[in-house]
Amino acid sequence: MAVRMKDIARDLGVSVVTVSKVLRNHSDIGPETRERVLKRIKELNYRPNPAARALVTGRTRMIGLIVPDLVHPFFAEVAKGLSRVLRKRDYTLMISSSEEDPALEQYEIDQLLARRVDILIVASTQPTDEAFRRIEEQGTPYVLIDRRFAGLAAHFVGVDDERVGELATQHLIDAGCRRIAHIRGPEVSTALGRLAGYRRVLSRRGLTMPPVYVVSPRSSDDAGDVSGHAAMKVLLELSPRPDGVFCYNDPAAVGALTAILEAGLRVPEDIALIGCGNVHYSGLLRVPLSSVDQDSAGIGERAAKLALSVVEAKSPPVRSKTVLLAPTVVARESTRRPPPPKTSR
Amino acid sequence: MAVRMKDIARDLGVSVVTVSKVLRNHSDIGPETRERVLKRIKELNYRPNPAARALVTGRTRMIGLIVPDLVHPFFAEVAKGLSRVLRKRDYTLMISSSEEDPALEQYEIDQLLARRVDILIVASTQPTDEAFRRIEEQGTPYVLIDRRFAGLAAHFVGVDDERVGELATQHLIDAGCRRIAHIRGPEVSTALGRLAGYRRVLSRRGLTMPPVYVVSPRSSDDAGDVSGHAAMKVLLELSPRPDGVFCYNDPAAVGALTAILEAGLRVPEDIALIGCGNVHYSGLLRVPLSSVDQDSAGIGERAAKLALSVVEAKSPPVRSKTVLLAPTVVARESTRRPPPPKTSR
DNA sequence: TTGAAAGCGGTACCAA
DNA sequence: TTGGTACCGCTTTCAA
Repeated sequence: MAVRMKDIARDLGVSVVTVSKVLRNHSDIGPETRERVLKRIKELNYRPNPAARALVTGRTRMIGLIVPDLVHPFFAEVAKGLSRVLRKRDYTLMISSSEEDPALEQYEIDQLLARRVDILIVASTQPTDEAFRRIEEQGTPYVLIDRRFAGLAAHFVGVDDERVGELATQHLIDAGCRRIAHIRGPEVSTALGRLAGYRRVLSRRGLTMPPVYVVSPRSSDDAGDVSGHAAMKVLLELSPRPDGVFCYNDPAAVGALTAILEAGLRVPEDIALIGCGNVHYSGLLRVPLSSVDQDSAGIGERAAKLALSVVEAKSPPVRSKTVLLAPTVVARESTRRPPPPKTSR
Repeated sequence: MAVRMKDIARDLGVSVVTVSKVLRNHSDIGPETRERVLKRIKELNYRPNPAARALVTGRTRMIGLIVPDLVHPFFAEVAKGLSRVLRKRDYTLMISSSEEDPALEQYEIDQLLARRVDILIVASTQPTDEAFRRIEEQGTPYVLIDRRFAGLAAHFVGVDDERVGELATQHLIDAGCRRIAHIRGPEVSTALGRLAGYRRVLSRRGLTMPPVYVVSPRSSDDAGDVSGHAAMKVLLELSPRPDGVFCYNDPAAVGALTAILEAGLRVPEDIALIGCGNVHYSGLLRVPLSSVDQDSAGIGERAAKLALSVVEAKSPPVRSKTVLLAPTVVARESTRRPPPPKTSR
């Protein structure tokens, strides 16, 4: 049914080898032969069979991407940035979602490896780096994005999470907050980095917060909104109550926002709030949410470029490369507070 | 590097044919041979090379999906529903986004065809059905989702859009609205169906609205929020002003909401608002938005099943099949109005 | 029940 | 500059 090189070759009275060379513009083909071949290829709308090509070259020109949740705008943006770059270079992106489930992530990794992707790009939800050590043994290169593992020397593209924590905390201080709490995330690099940034700014400013001002999520099944809500309720019981809360991510901040409003308090007057991720809806909420932007599309683009450089390197494997993007604060209503009283008492 | 059938065969002193048959559990293999082969496959973690398989069978077990925008939660949910079904059947989904751009959609269609997907699933942004006629000539089957084309007999999975329009309009009437406007979408089946539903309910109820109560979007570049905002500003100038607005989709409703609040009016007291799509953030907005749910995950699942039935049919092509899912209203704050005064004047 | 041989549609290598 | 030949890893057909 489909047109093959053989057909083109027969029509033109040349060999398939010649057609093949034209297709990959090998230098050693006469200009007029090349023209004839190209003309016929266009006429028949010929497209080389990728399976045949992959079989002999050992490369599929497919790149696998695994994200925890495609519905989360952050990862959808990352995917978009990736596609944009890969499209130009004629690679195909195979997108999978792990639904925040490590077992499913492992399954999807195996699927993509079975499909023989040239490289894997993963925003992992794994608790350990074991899966990646296995991938290494197997020989397929990979790039981690967003989250990484301490002690695993792997290619990584993400944001500087400590800086995220610093920016958010500093922003709350600038907004006049003095009792700053943190709703932290699970035991993964992103959450740990943000927590470290939070602590660093406080100590640099000589501020001391009670340890209970850092609240851990109960479970990590949800994207963050449920645990954010629960964590905020804990904070609301404290005395003195915090007047500023830095949330691990935007969904958690949305949950926290709901809890505050339910308690009859106001944002930002009673409690200011800042999240992380600057997801698409941050500006549309009941109180538009300040957030630390992580340049999701940028992460995708940089990951794509790194992946391509690894795949197309002819020399032995490139040394592990780390790309850290700089986060920025996007200030909205939820931290728009009147300047603090000059000399209160 | 990778393990091949040949290796298994050599290790066990059988032929590759035998291994191949075991792999696809052909009946004509002795039980003990089968065991030995399976054991060795597991030991070596052997995975058949899909390229080699595709080359000889002519089928890739890959299914292409093209959506207008992955960041739009509606399509992300559709993709999720699709994956869930396909995963079980050992098909791989290749997801592409057209970024709402017909030219890019055409490009992605060509890419996926060049990759030899077994079938294509498309939520199209094309103005005409021309691209699909071309696909038909080329021989690859396809399924349309969400949007379809009048006069094109193709497989389709979507929601009953007239019913969507009816439900939304009826809901506004039930909320006590009497001057009901519609911010409509572009000239595609979804928007046209919803408009038709709006009109049908009004005429069935004997209500007549001024023609200016139906506002068209200026451009269709954006997801709907910008045009929704602009359209609402037009409606706000009218006299009498509408007291209920049915928006083509949720982003448009979000834009409309913003415009109303900016004008110093209240939702739902002054103007009630309902959207379509029930996207993930509908409940989190400044005024939680009522919306007509379209069961996005259900669309994905049904599309997957339909696609599989087409791909795995041995008999001649199945007749075009249409699956219409029933929409439902999700009522939130934006239409929570006090009952209308019994006998006003 | 098992396997030898012939491809599937390309690419790599080397000779003409 | 061009092309013959030998594969890539698997499935299909048919004979043993």
